[in-house]
Amino acid sequence: MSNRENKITILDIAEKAQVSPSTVSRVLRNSAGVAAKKRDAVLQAVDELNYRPNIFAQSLASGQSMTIGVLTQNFGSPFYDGILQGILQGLEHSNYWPIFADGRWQPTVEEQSLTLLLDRRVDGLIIVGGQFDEAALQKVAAETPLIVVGRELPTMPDHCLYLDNFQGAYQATKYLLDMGHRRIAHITAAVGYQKSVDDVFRRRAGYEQALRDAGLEPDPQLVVEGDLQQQSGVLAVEMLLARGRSFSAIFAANDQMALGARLALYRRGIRVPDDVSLVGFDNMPSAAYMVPPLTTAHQPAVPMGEAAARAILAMINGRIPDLPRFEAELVIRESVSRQR
Amino acid sequence: MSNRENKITILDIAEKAQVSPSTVSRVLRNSAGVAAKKRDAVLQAVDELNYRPNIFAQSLASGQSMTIGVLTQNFGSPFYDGILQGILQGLEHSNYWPIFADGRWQPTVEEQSLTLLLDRRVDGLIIVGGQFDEAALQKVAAETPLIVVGRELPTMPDHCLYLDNFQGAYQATKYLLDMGHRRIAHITAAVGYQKSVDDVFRRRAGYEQALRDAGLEPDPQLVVEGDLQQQSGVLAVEMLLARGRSFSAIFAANDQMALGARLALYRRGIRVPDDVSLVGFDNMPSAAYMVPPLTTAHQPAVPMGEAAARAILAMINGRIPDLPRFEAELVIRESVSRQR
DNA sequence: TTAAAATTTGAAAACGTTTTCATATATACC
DNA sequence: GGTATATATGAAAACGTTTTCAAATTTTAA
Repeated sequence: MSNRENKITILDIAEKAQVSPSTVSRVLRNSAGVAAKKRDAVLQAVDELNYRPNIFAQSLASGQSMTIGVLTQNFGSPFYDGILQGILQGLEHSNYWPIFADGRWQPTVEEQSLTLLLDRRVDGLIIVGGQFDEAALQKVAAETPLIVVGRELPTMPDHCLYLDNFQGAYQATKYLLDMGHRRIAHITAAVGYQKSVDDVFRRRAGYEQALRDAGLEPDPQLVVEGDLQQQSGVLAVEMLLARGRSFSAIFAANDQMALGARLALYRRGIRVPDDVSLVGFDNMPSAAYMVPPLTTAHQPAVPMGEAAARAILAMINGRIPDLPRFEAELVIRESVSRQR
Repeated sequence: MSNRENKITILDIAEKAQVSPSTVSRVLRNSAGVAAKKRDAVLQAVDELNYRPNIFAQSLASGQSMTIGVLTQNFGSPFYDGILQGILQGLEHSNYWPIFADGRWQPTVEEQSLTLLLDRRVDGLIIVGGQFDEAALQKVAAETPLIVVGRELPTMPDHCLYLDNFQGAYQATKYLLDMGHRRIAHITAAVGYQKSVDDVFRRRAGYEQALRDAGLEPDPQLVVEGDLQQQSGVLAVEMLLARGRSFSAIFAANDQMALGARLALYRRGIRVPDDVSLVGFDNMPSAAYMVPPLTTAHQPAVPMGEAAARAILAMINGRIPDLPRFEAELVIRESVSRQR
């Protein structure tokens, strides 16, 4: 089929450059001193014959795959997308290549994807979110350099890269309070039965703390659970309305649910921000183009992805990774009005 | 670092099962008949020792990488995302693994990504969109099984998988006409200097043909160029307004620009759909949650990705790929009003 | 100069599979 | 039952690198 039969190997280079294969390998990987003259001859031969090393032979012999496994939960979501893009960028000039797998929020799929990645002998692993318990992750970390993005794991702080969700939510809620809102609803999320989406959990905590710090007792009737998807934002607002408790603002745990909420409000003829104010979390690309443009806690997904890539590279090279703590930054647009 | 030193090889299996390595290989790949007794012994040994074959040794020996290269242009865009997800699904039970690269709409990056993919000795290649000229693609196709998604290449019809963009745009425009609109603006796109985004080009053609079929002459003053991103939709509407030509509807070549257009109209206090109707193309996930929900030509990205995966698998196995022609389907929501 | 140390180099042994080839065994046919 | 054919099997040769080891050469130090 594929007629890549013109395969030229390291032997061809060796012959053409009048040196041994070992020497060719040495100049190519820069692994030992080689006389300038020979080095040049090799380089020239490589160039002339357009030689490209066989990656499988390399990996087999060296024991390194030169790949980084990336396990995510949801290819299509705007936030994960940003992370992936950041990883791609961070790996760009590194000889390492990412290979992706999607866990789809399903523990079985997730586990399967992990073993598939491990079978591919990845040199490092970046796990974005997910539902593995800490023990499982520790076992993985013992075998392979590992970075977990978007989770805060108490027992493995030197493997985690995450954003301060509490602070972001606190800030968002505080902003609503400062704008005069007192009855602030919250759309949170619970996936499955475990509270595995702990970032969302922290956002809720930040929301509640901000209320308390303002002397308000959080009203459970004002928080409702979605599943992070748009549609659940619609349902959440319906639920809120059905409960009959009044509210002048909604803080959604992510932009996608905020989007759904906004639609539900539109359908009911409730104006945003005139009647109800709306704040999201993530700052997904389309948030700036919502009607009205959404005020939301910006999560620097791309930089986080880049940092993850840098960190895993550091670990592979035996260095200690730099794991900055990221902060959410509230970007104020037009979905919040001042409450008199 | 990684203490995967517990490496058990095919030799260990052979020893434990009292057969030769060759036999182990044969039962594992099912490449030849093996006595039932030995087969069972091998399988049991594999199970007990939890053996996982070394993928690099396999690839080196067999000459197959068991990977499919996927070259896309824009990781984050909703449409590309759908395609990727479809590919992932289509490959799921196939033993093949996709490896992704992003061309970022930059010809040099694109080219570089391609050679990187080829260096990885992919068994097949799926190129989604992109700007390679046909000659270059033909050269690639001569070396490696190739499927091009989202482009219609006259000289290589048996490698292309695309949607009838003309038809989709025609239908969208016709719908606006049927709703009584006569002055219909269009937001198109031109990337770079070549009209390489030929799907967008065809959409424009469909738009113009629908107008002509309705006895209307397309007005160049009513079409404006963007770059497929949201922001350009904003700018496009500004431009349209500045030109002073009246219009009662806008057909945008993709949803992202429609989103931008919608924001620009909002800013100007122009109501959708009361004052101006809006139609998009793609049916990206958030289109249904726009305010108002967007009427748009649905592009079945996920099924297209799946079809691409199936097709490349067929080609790899020497079969003739099934390359269905996809049709866009107009999904009617609430962004179009009847013009009296 | 000469001995010791450092640097270059090539031969050959990994790395862990698949696959070819030849042999041994089982099955079919007359 | 004997030959011809098909089927199972193992030994050994790929696959294309990297890396170890030892030898050869050069440099350094005295």
